Amino acid sequence: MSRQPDPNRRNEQSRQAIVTAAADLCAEVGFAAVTVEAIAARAGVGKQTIYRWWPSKAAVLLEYMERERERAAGFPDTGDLAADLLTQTTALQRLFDSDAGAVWRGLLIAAQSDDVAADGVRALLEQAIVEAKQRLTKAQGTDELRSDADLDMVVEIIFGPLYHAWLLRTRPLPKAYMSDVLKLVFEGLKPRDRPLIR
Amino acid sequence: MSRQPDPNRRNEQSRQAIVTAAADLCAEVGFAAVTVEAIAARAGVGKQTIYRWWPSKAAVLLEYMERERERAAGFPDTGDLAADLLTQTTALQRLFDSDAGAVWRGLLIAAQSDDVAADGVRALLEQAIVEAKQRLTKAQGTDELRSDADLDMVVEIIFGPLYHAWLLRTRPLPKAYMSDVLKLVFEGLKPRDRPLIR
Amino acid sequence: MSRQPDPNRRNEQSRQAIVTAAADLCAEVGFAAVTVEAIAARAGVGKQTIYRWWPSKAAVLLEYMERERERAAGFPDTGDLAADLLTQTTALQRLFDSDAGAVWRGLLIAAQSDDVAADGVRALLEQAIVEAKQRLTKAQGTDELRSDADLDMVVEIIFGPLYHAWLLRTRPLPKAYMSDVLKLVFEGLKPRDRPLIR
Amino acid sequence: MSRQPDPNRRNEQSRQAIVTAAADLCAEVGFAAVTVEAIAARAGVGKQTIYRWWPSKAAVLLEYMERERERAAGFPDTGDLAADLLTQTTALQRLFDSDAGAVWRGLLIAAQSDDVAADGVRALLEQAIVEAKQRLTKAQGTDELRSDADLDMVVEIIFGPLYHAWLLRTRPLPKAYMSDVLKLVFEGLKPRDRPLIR
DNA sequence: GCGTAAGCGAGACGGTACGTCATGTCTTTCA
DNA sequence: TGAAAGACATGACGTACCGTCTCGCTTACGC
Repeated sequence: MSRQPDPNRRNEQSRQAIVTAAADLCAEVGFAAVTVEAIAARAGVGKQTIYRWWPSKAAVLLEYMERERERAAGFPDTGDLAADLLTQTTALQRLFDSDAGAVWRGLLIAAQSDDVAADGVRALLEQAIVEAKQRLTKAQGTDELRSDADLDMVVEIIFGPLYHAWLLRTRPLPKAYMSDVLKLVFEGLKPRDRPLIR
Repeated sequence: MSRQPDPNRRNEQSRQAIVTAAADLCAEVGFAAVTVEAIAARAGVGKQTIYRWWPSKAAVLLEYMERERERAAGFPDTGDLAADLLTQTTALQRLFDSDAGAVWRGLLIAAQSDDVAADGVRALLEQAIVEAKQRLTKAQGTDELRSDADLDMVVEIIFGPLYHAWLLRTRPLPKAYMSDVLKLVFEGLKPRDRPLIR
Repeated sequence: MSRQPDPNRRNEQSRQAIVTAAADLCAEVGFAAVTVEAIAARAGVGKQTIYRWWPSKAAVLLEYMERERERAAGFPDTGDLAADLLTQTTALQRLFDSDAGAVWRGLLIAAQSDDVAADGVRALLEQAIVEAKQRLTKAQGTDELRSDADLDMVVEIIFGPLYHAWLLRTRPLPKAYMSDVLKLVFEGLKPRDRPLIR
Repeated sequence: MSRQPDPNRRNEQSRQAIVTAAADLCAEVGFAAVTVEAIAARAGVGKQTIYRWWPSKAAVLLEYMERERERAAGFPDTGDLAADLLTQTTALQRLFDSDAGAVWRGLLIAAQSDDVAADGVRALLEQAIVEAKQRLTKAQGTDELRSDADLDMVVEIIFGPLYHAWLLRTRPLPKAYMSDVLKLVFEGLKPRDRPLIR
């Protein structure tokens, strides 16, 4: 007969303080060092207030990420697919280097063992992927993208390289990284048939 | 003046038992539930025997991964780049679905907060990337790959989609996944200029 | 600038419910398990209503004890000291076995660490002792009690054995316990000089 | 399948530190403020080390009391009952005023709600009562004590007044308190038949 | 071939964080 | 505006692992 609390009576100040404190901690000391105790202490809040509203620290960080996502516009659509993809992926690359990147990295970790985090992460990814696929569908209509390509796969080809380099930390990425990646995946890795005499 | 122990007198049985127990646990209950205590208990070993030879649970799992890697041959080279890439990436996709995949996932998590794990993971990745780049370099010589492409980026384009789908668990992958990905990234996402009349 | 509430507007029903609930809980689950939350829940009352009118759970139980005391007459005075003492101590022994006994035991515990409870308990004890001493003083006048005896000490000698057995729970007491105690302390523990031939 | 720890491997220093810290805390801040956390902190010990060996804070204090009891000799027997009783009760009165008194008071409180404490307290009391009754039995043989008196009751009459005054804190006791009490209970509260002309 | 020193299993140790509970205060809602 | 409801900050609870340590036991090397 466990009762869930009444959201109307919730203290909004505490809520903000908790989410902010969690994200700051994550950026400063890394996800592993974020503990409910530390969040509570930094937010000036009782531990119970965290446990009352969130099932885990990952859930708190999820709320932060969702908030960040709302601040960002959706997938851009200027009519030029190449430009739109560059805009979006460059924004993502910038996000990966920000505080939100640290939080997102932590959530991807948490999602490996915490079902709540996994669901939240899945939802965020899903949303991003759906938006991307909508833009790509339109691009197939305007003949900017191969119409025989599976869109999930296209998404993975476009975002995969960036995630690979960021998550696996194999090397630092140049600012223009995604510009080159996009050129390469759109043109293909095969040598051009005949470098046209021009 | 801390003394490191004498490797000659090391008990090889314990070593095997520990590494195996750690990997099994990882596959069965997930990386987060793998604790030094649990490894010691399952291996029938004292905790100190683990701490004596490994700095952390991640180091134990690293040893397992290195062992797995040794069992696998290096990057294949049949002279046919497309075939070799397919062989290698398909093997990787199969590995991701095996016990070693669970371990590798755990190590990628641990690498985010544990420097020892990060170094080990980096080394394993480095080795794989170097081997891949060597094969790709040769392919550039045989005109199977654009010679103007940055090889790190090519590696990320080839392996990125697989890691994206596996690590972020966005969807189950079909068996032939990498076959299609390779076709697409080699031909490019752009619509073919004129489907040549042939 | 803390405002104390207006007693005129007090809800008498809540008051009764709280005091009764507290005493019942004390008898049923013991003093340690009596919590303000439990009292409030059982009385169908908000916690604040308790904190508004009483400083602690002990204060609620004190009100119960004071009420019980009012229901009992004062120290009896029939002219026969022995009979009056027996009446009074037997009533006390009966009270110790009742719900009020559980409450009284709890208050004696609380008095060890709670100043409010200590003061209340002291007042109740004081009142009982003063009444007893008044009766004893009269008895000294009628030569029923040694006139050289310190009355505080006499009170302790009469009530001490009962409290000893009840509080320390060393053994169950027979119904006629106080009858024998009184006989013994009045006659003295020394063997009678010469059992008079009579 | 819970394992109880091996007493042979127990750290005697920690044990002493814990028992001493608990008793000191009890004397300084009172039983209610003694917490396992505070004991652990003051003893410089992990909480688990306390929980490993004792079921509750009361059990720690019990060990202290048992230790104190061992330091005290048993019931004295000089052949003079009055003198022996005075010796013993005076020692008890002194103990009530010492640190051990604070601990004993705490244990009597704990015994009201904690079965472990209750059993321990009962055992300590039992031992004291048995010793007292043995001495009293002998005294009945030497005609120093009424042979028709129930010895449990005699114990309660002798120790009851002291416990009454100490536990209920009704008044401060003079040094010679027990001397007067003993005189009174042995001679009886009744006025002497004929104040002998002498 | 025997003493000694190391590795071993076991597990107690001082700690940190966990998630739960009750406290006493404060705020919101309703009669 | 008093009372119900209940969210809040606080802090102790008892548990799980952490990484260090100290025990006896056994193993294997070197005199």
